[in-house]
Amino acid sequence: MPRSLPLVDVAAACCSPVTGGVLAAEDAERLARMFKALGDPTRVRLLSLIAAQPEREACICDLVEPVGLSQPTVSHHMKQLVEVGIVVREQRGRWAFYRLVEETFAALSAALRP
Amino acid sequence: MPRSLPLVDVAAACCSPVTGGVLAAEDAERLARMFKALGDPTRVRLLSLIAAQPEREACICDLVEPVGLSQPTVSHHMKQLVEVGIVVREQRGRWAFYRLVEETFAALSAALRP
DNA sequence: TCGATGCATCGACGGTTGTCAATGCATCAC
DNA sequence: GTGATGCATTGACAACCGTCGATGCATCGA
Repeated sequence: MPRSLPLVDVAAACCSPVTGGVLAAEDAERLARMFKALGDPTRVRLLSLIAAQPEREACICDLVEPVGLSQPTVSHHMKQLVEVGIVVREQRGRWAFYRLVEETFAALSAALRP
Repeated sequence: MPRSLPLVDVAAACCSPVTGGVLAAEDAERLARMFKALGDPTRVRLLSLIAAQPEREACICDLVEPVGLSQPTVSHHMKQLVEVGIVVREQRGRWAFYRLVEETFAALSAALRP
């Protein structure tokens, strides 16, 4: 089974600052894909919920009730966050735990510095 | 005519950090709206084009050819960026000039700090 | 072994989005 | 005035997105 590697390797070539000159098409594409993942209120909320958890990680079961959506929908959102490297997924027994990727946040924060 | 005020007043109550605890629904909504505006490769590219301009401002006519899309489409994208306060529009004669709002970039950058 | 549990996937549906051509609206040059 | 220019708006259309119920797939406890 694939370890669900992020499609975007943030630690590597990510991300040229938006305000630092004309971005190549691929750079703009990569940045936009990550911002798009942050462009839904439910997903922003999910991230803040994970950050607020005792160990800064959460399983789906911790998230369904607070956001008030169905379990499949929450799974769907988490998958999108994993796919762009904002979050990592780790299976522990029956539970799937999600953790924020600090490097990604740092990279995106840097890309937006004026 | 409305001066096209940004729907989001960034300088004021914006933005609680995503990783700083559970966000209120409105805060998540506001952040998501701004990230969504950044969630399109064309718009990211437009911002970098403006930033690369001599005076760090650009009219539509400066942007249409570089992004390779129609003029109405570029206008459409710029409108979205204005609506969330990422960019301001200023009419000068026949031309509409767009400038990045540094405070917004700073606020979003801060909201993403790990 | 078997039921229960936690999660992902699938299929479907309405709403949103990105794009364009056509058109409208100011403003400028003459 | 009149034509040209720069931009916004409109209407249309395909593609995408968020959501749900139903279902499938592992894993755990008894």
